Amino acid sequence: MTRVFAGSLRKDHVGQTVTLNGWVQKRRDFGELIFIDLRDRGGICQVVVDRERGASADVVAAAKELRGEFVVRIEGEVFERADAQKNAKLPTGDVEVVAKVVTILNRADTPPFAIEDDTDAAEELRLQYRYLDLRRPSLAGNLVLRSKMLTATRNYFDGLGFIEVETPILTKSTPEGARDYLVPSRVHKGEFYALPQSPQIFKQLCMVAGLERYFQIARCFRDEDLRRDRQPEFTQIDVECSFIDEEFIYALMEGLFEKIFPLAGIAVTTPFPRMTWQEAMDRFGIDRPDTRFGMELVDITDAAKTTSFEPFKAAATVRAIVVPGGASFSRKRIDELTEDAKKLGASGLVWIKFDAQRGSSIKKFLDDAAFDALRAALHANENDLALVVAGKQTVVWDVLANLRLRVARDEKLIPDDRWDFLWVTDFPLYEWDDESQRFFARHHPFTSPRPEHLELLDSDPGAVLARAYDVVLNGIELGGGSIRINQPDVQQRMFQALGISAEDAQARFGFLIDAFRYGAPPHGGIALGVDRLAMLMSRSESLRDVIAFPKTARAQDLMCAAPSDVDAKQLDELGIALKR
RNA sequence: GGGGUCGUAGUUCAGUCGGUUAGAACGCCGGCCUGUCACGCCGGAGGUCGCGGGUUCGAGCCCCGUCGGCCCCGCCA
Repeated sequence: MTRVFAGSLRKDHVGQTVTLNGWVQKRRDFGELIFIDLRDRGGICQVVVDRERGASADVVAAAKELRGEFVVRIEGEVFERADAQKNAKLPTGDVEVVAKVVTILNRADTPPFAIEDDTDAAEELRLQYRYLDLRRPSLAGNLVLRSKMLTATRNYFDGLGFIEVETPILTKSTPEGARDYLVPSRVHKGEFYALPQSPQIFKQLCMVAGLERYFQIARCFRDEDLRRDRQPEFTQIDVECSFIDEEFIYALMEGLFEKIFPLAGIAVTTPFPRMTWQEAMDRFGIDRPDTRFGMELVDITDAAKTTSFEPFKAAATVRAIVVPGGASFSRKRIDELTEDAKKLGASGLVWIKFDAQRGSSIKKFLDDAAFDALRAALHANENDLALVVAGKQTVVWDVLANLRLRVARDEKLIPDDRWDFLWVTDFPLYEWDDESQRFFARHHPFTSPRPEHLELLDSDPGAVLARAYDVVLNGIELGGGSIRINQPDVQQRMFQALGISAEDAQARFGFLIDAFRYGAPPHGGIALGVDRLAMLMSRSESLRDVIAFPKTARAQDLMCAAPSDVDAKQLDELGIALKR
């Protein structure tokens, strides 16, 4: 069965009799000559209904009835157009189908917005009528690319002897990490399943089970607020292997990216550069640096002490970014950046212009010597602008990383034809949380510390490095993973350091600790964000453009109006009473 | 939880200082038209100014609240 798609018609098809099925994009009516732009999944092709080229009165009458989005079958012959009639804007523009039969398969109301690639309809409306939005070739194309990517992924892992295993969607709440989506149990009133934040524990148990090489295209759920690159339910390429080390994972993933990115016409060069977490923070202030442009952070703590500006002298660290040619920034623009810096937690933003005026927000604290010292430390050129933040290291990193990105975007310093992959390695195992005055697992509590740091686990947890890694593309985290703990005693010490008591650990994942007592192989893995991959590969602005039925920033599905109220009877069966 | 921004015809928008009957383009409906592809021409219909309250002689416009879209911070092991 060969299906001819309208968008695929070319000169090669001239002379063929074809049947096209699709939707009416546009009708141009000249009386007894009518042009129909027919759209299907493959694109758009012009159909001619012409009394002078064999169309019966009935066929013309049928064509006259057509309106936008009517579903129609056209039977006819492919002709090459006369030169003057060719349309260079359409891939199918050299040909047209002269219709012999026009069958209206279904009628359609006028759609609420124009179904065309450069639609300017509000996203709210497009989400409400998602099935119409998906008719737009650009959006449909994103789904096609996503599908091809997943097929290539399955073939890749299958070829390497990986087994695709489905893990439960109804599972158990995890102690740390994101907020869980909960599902009430009817059989066990008052108890709840949780939707998986990731199949983490299950894939480790697959390793204990001896599957050795596991992968899954896994749906994950996290009840946190959304961003343009974050949806509450999302898909991961989830991988776990036994008897391997970090290098195996790096090579495995680089091989996968070499397979899938070319599907979007993007060349991938391997191996990817690597950077330790410490270097990423020092140079970029963030653990997922966008290395497509410069403006790296500069540590000027020492030079800053040559000024008479007290906050510089008192600060734990003073760092800056240098904006090339930024001395021309207006006062208003710098004020806006200062506002941003304050919103991000900085006590202030100091600016210094390296031009003839030597303007600065701390001019009166800068004698010539201090000015020169700062300029030397910053490696600033004439007409550059330095944006300086002083204070606690984590805040300084965070603020400057944000400003760097914002200025780069505004100044259009980011090349859009670069694909900078990067492995970030040597993450700290723990992260100190000021609010609760305790350590958290930066990755997750099953991540192995580096063996040589085992002894620090109890004495100096903050100094312990993890066998964890992230893969970053253009400043977006594509995924991350680690080599796991596979020894019960190490896992217990890990929980202890996190302030999880032995009883607590046993109650929450005793089954994992138990499993490790029966011969757990050394293992590790990684998980990649499918939606983010598809977003980057399709050069989309938002995750919503690569998810068939996405949710809004407030986690609603506007099309089916979820979430929604449920019947009192349903709640009653679950033993649930609502607080009002 | 916090900040920003937007909400007017089916759609995208304009709407001056608070003042007559809220406009434009596209779309839609009817008619004419044989080479259009942003078809053209003629005619027509179409409004809970997101919602609720307030100020005022008078509110699309001002104030308060609220709902919704988008972006950011917090959050996202």
